[in-house]
Amino acid sequence: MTRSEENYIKTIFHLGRKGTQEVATNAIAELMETKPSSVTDMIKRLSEKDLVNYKRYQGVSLTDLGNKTALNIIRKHRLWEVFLVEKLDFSWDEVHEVAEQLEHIKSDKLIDSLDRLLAFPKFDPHGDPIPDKNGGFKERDRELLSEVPVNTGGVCVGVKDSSATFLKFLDKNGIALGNRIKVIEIEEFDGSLNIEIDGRKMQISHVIASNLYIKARE
Amino acid sequence: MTRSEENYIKTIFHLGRKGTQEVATNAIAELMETKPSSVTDMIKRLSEKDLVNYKRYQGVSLTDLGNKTALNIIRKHRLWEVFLVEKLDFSWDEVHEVAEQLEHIKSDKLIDSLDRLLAFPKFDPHGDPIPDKNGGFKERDRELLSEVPVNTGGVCVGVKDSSATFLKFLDKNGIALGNRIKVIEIEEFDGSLNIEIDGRKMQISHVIASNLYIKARE
DNA sequence: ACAAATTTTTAGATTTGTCTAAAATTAATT
DNA sequence: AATTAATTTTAGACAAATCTAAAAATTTGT
Ligand SMILES: [Mn+2]
Ligand SMILES: [Mn+2]
Ligand SMILES: [Mn+2]
Ligand SMILES: [Mn+2]
Repeated sequence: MTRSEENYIKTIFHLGRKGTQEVATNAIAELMETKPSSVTDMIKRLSEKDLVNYKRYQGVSLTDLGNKTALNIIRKHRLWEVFLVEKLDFSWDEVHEVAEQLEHIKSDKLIDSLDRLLAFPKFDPHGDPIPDKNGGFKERDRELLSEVPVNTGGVCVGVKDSSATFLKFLDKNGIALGNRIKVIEIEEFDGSLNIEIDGRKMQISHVIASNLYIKARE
Repeated sequence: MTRSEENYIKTIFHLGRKGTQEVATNAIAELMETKPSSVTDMIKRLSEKDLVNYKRYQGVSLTDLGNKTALNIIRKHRLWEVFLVEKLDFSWDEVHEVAEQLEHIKSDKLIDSLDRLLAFPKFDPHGDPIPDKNGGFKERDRELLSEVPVNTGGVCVGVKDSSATFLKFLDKNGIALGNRIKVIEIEEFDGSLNIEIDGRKMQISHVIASNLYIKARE
């Protein structure tokens, strides 16, 4: 598989997670910052290799083989991200770009050894689950901070938006995975939240809250 | 720079080390397992980018920029090899192939951090020197075991041939970097050597001896 | 239901990197 | 010095991955 094919497969996987619908050509093009005509070309190649199901004008979805392939790339991406943070002292907003390159390195032994070096981590620095060798992974029980009622809360376990901009904002405001967050009050006017985070009180906008995952309450 | 351009630059560097001559098109083609016509095409592109000096039919040599580029790739290659051996328990015959991929990852921060993680190693697992950030490196004083007279010797510090075949042979026969080797006798007939290695006596062919470096005697 | 808007695909061109076959140049031998 | 041999370059083709512009199919709005 070429690097480009792998990137398409990964994108189709991520877009496919959302709904149960087929993935649209334009959606792929937009996410990959490429043109729809290029996407169509590539989809045909991937279809030829039995990585995707494709009927003209009807969108695309991953085959079992495509799914397995995607999970393998995502496994590599997330393991490298853990490596960069844990072993090379990268911050969580710096890892993605480099992991985009490292995810394409081909060596089973390499990735297995890396997994062992990192003590078989189950989640990446943004709280996303790391598939195991066979592509299996458990989506952690979690919900968006914006969805929980007043006076409840939990431990921050992930971010929905993992852009460098958002992650740096969180750093600046002392919000990190592992923090205990409790919702004190929700403003009627704009939906902003007064929260208590590791004892400290602060106010965050609705947009922020809707990009923070906390461990689900029982 | 593309991956292919980087591989050509690296090959030209290695071929250029040997003699003071310009590097021949055919030599590049042979080492890279490609066709001379492809080499000519690429040389033109590299020349356009001021990475090589090129006059038709007259061979090719690296410019200062090309040399700097080559040393940077080699630095990455060798640091990754150390990483694979030291941190991921690869054997020295397994690292090269993966390092060929890893050497093309683009991130200064990554390679600097890796260097620090490994405690700034000066030599790779095969005894080859690792250039520093500015491309500077000192070739270690060493000589081939086949060149030293009877009754002398030294510490094994490197291999000339670092093919998996040769390295596995050395493993099988308990020869490794750091071993003390002394030449006991040289057979007139075929040039094979009786040596003492870390106290143990054994016989090796001239070909083996001419691919083992030992620390130079004063 | 039909026209308009949107989405998707095709057609044709471009860049990178490769190849084969043929021509040009240089090197080696008589 | 002339012929032969080896090396190197050109010419033309091809696959991968991309683009623009135009055509086809689908979806939406009235
Ligand atoms: Mn990422
Ligand atoms: Mn990628
Ligand atoms: Mn190597
Ligand atoms: Mn390489």
